[in-house]
Amino acid sequence: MNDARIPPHPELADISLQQVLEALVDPVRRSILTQLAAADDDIKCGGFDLAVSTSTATHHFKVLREAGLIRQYYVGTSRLNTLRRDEVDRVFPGLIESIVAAEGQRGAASLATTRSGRSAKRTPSVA
Amino acid sequence: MNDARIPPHPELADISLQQVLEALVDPVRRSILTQLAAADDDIKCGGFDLAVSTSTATHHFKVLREAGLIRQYYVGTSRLNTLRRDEVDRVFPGLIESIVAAEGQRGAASLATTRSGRSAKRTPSVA
DNA sequence: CGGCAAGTTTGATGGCTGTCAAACTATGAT
DNA sequence: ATCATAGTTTGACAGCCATCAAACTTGCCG
Repeated sequence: MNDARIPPHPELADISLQQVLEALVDPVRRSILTQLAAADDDIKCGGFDLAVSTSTATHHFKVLREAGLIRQYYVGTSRLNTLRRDEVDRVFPGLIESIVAAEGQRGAASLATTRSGRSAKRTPSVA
Repeated sequence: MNDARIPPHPELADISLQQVLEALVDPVRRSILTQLAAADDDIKCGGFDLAVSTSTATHHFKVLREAGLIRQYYVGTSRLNTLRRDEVDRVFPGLIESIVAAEGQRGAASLATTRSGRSAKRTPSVA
């Protein structure tokens, strides 16, 4: 099976602001978003620069997908990720753009300054 | 003392995207934001339509204030609230606008659909 | 002065969620 | 087949945070 492994994606009508904001409040997920926004092509899960374990990364991708922010599909053993930019923009105009812009402006310096919240044990940082 | 009771507000330079998003991810706080955005005048704490106790409301106002989203000042025993719209917009252009717009569009129907997260015990709703 | 009104503080509680390691599945290559 | 690669699942754990009630502070008014 190749296609059967493709996880479910929400319809445009089922995307909620609450879920989108919950997804975007996490610095790691916002990092995924900005990396996708800055890239020309789709990025495989392992191709991101993230400071968390792969299992945690899987969790974050799932949250982003279920919020309707990214689309995932398989190519071999790799899972590729696309930003659903235009789609989300049709539901919440300007939202993604303003957040990506905000992250790029002041957020760049505070990527390590996370301050995230929740358990931050270990903080391997710099990977 | 009258002025001494005025709580501290962050400078523009100290406003972080992380803190702003953490503030805006809560439905109650987003409700405060939209009510302020829709109002012509400043609103006192007790003047909001919120489904939480006053002590919880105080907490939410504090979070919004510390994130730099609102400004508070005393008039008698009442604490008035102003949206720091233009200021925040100078730091994160379009962010508040897109969220307020998103809330007004689809969010209106999902105000009770919270799904928020965190403890939701009781859910008095409709107040 | 005495009481009321408006909020704040404090303390406790419960639930959600970010994190990891370890075990597992599936695809591709040797 | 066998191994390596890519990622997912499961289970456990810790920390944060939204929530409330009760006690307190401050200012207004009669």
